Amino acid sequence: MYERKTLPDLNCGLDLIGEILYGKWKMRLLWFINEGFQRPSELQRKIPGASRRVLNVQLKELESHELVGKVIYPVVPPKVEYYLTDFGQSLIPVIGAIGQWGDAHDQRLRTLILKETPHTGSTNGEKIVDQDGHFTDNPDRATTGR
Amino acid sequence: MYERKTLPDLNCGLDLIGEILYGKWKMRLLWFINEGFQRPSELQRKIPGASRRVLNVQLKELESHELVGKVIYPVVPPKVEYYLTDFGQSLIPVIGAIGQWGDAHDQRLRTLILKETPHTGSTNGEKIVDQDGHFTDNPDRATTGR
DNA sequence: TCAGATAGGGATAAATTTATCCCTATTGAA
DNA sequence: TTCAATAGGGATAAATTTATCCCTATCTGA
Repeated sequence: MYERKTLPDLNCGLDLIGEILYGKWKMRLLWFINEGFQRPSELQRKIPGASRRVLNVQLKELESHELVGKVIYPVVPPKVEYYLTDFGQSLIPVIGAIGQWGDAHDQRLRTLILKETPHTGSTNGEKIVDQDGHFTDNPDRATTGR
Repeated sequence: MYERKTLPDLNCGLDLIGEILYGKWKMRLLWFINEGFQRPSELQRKIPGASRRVLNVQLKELESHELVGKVIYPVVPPKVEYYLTDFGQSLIPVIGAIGQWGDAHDQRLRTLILKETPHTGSTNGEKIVDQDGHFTDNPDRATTGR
């Protein structure tokens, strides 16, 4: 297992939550478990983009951070079920809000992300202002007040 | 600049928002800009844990994702001010919710994260259940109904 | 008897993100 | 005249996260 070499920053709430939620699939795992997909194999089917391995690893981290719990049925073939702890439950509304924002801006985000093509060297719409407060780079305003 | 070698997953809102908010300091940058710390040097002072370089890089990404805009004053010494676009503004409540959750669970999170010491090999409180539904690993219940 | 489902983890490579160091430029203050 | 402040970016190293591959075990069904 990987052992961290630097100490985490723990200044504010954002740092803290980052420590437990930073991980490509963690929010999705919590979300799906909450929706009732509790067995590892079900989760893997819901998240085909992730390898079996990573999901195991991230589930384990969620468990060690007490966001999820795990019930092991000693049967064969093996059966395991994850569930959200109360602590994990309390995160669902937050994850909901995040996902909602993403969904609400789906089209725009998709475009922005895919536009990640090699730059043409143009400025991204930065505004340059002279001493008089006139914008040099923004057509709408540059023609105003002249 | 780094060029990505794999295509991003863009399935759900969580993927989408991840693409623009994943980055150790991005939420903090947005938050502080919203609070009125708009110049790079001010932001650097607010986030001493981050190097000057990363902040520049992440600000640039936020800009290319249209969450922040930038005004360049052609003076010397240089002066630059970032501001939130409407798009960026709309993220503030979400970031607020995230930070709030982190703050609300400050003590517990801090403990959990710091407890990241080399494992003793013990299970993390997993429950093992036999065919009759009895818990083998949980003292509270193991003595119940016997 | 062999493939597939189930759950999990080790070893290692590849991808990605952050950190470090150094360089450019200009003005005002010590 | 030298230093600090201001903003930004290249090159490269280090840290961290994900992906790949392979192995263990057992029961069911073809």
